[in-house]
Amino acid sequence: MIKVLKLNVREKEILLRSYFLSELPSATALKIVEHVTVASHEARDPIFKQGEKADYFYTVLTGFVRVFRLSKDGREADIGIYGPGETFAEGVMFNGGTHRFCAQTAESVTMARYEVDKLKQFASQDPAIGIALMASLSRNLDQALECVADDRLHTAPQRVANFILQNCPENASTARFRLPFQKSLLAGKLGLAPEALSRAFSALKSAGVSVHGRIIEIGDVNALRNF
Amino acid sequence: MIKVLKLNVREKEILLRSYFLSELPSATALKIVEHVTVASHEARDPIFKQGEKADYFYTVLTGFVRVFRLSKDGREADIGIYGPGETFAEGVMFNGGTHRFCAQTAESVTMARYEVDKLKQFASQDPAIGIALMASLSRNLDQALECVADDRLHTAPQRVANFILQNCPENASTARFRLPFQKSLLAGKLGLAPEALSRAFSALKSAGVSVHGRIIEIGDVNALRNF
DNA sequence: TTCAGGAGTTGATCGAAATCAAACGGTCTC
DNA sequence: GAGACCGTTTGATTTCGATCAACTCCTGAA
Repeated sequence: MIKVLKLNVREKEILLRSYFLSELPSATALKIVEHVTVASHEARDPIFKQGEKADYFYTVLTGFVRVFRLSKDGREADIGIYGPGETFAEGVMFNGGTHRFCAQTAESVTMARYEVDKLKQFASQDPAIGIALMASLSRNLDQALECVADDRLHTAPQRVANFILQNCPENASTARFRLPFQKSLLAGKLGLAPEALSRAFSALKSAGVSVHGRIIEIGDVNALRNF
Repeated sequence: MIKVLKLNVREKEILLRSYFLSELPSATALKIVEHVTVASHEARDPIFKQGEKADYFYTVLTGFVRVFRLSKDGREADIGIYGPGETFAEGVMFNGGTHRFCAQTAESVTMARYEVDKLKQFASQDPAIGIALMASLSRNLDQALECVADDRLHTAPQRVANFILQNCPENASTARFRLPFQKSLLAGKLGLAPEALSRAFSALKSAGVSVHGRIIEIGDVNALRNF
């Protein structure tokens, strides 16, 4: 891991547009940014482990981070993949200062780190900061609940269809996009083994989905909605 | 549904001890309590439906509330069961004012209702209120993530064992407690069909768990931990 | 007491996805 | 260009839990 003290211009841009800071008046956001540190990680670096003391929470600037639970017998279950602009582990501000999950980078990643103690102080002085943090927490909570519901209601091909639809423009009848990360990572995010993801993609061929490497093409978006 | 305008003394007590309000200095908590309305519901009453406009969020005073996603084809997936002192649907303060899930009472229930607009106002004036709300959101987020991980890592008997262990005192070698709600509700909470819950309980007999109606007896808590 | 209805259990079958194993197709290196 | 390696795909098998159906048990009402 390489730590960088100062944000470059590009990183600052991304950070100010992130879900958390974009909720704040720019003066406030700029003040917080001054207290941020940047961390760069190689691919597959551990960021933190469950049980560790938690001094920071994070906003991803570039790359993707995988957050997962490690079970006693060494198996891993993903509970979230976070990309540019997304904040993770804000929960540690209130749960006793211990990480409940593990996090590692997928590809090489840069992140902004917020010091928990500092942000608690800021939040206790300016209500807007607490509200922005709540918006971020709320977003992550909704996603987690959505995930539980999706897991429990839908089969593998349906979950993959849902994921694809989230990446299609709202009112398009046909679409095409590139997966932002490896298929094996997507499999984990959807709670599937890589083999199951592969088979789910084949099953979606009949609904007009074709896959070439990371490129996904959807022939009929509406057909996919009713899959 | 019967609405009551004023909290009785007992209800006020429970409310002040709830996860949300207990985080606040009592003067602040009392101020908020003045703006709360109380709602009483019969068993199996709908509280709100997904897609509806969200004017309130809730803290349970007595009874249990089931929050679930309703799928297109009419199946339901529970995403949380909330009991006395627990707050649900705070997410609507930040997600555009629409309920993303359905809620209904399990047994007869009384709840305190917070008006979203009023609480936003309060939170924008007093940082402590935002922080207390964050603590509640954070708690619910942790539970949701825990649920995803549990679903993905553990079999039905293991999930039931985990649930039982959460209801055992930390340092006991033997324990006994009463389920606070119907087994069918527990099944939903754990993402199981009622039949699967029943079979899971039988499977746990070999680990020293015996079940008589709603009474659960655990012969060897440590054995259960390693199940 | 009897009957009805709901909750829970038990049994049999089926289906979805995990797992294990092998093959495939890229890319990078030497 | 040959080989090695990694991510992905395909095939065969197994396992877990859903589903459907029948039955038990308990409670409450007539």
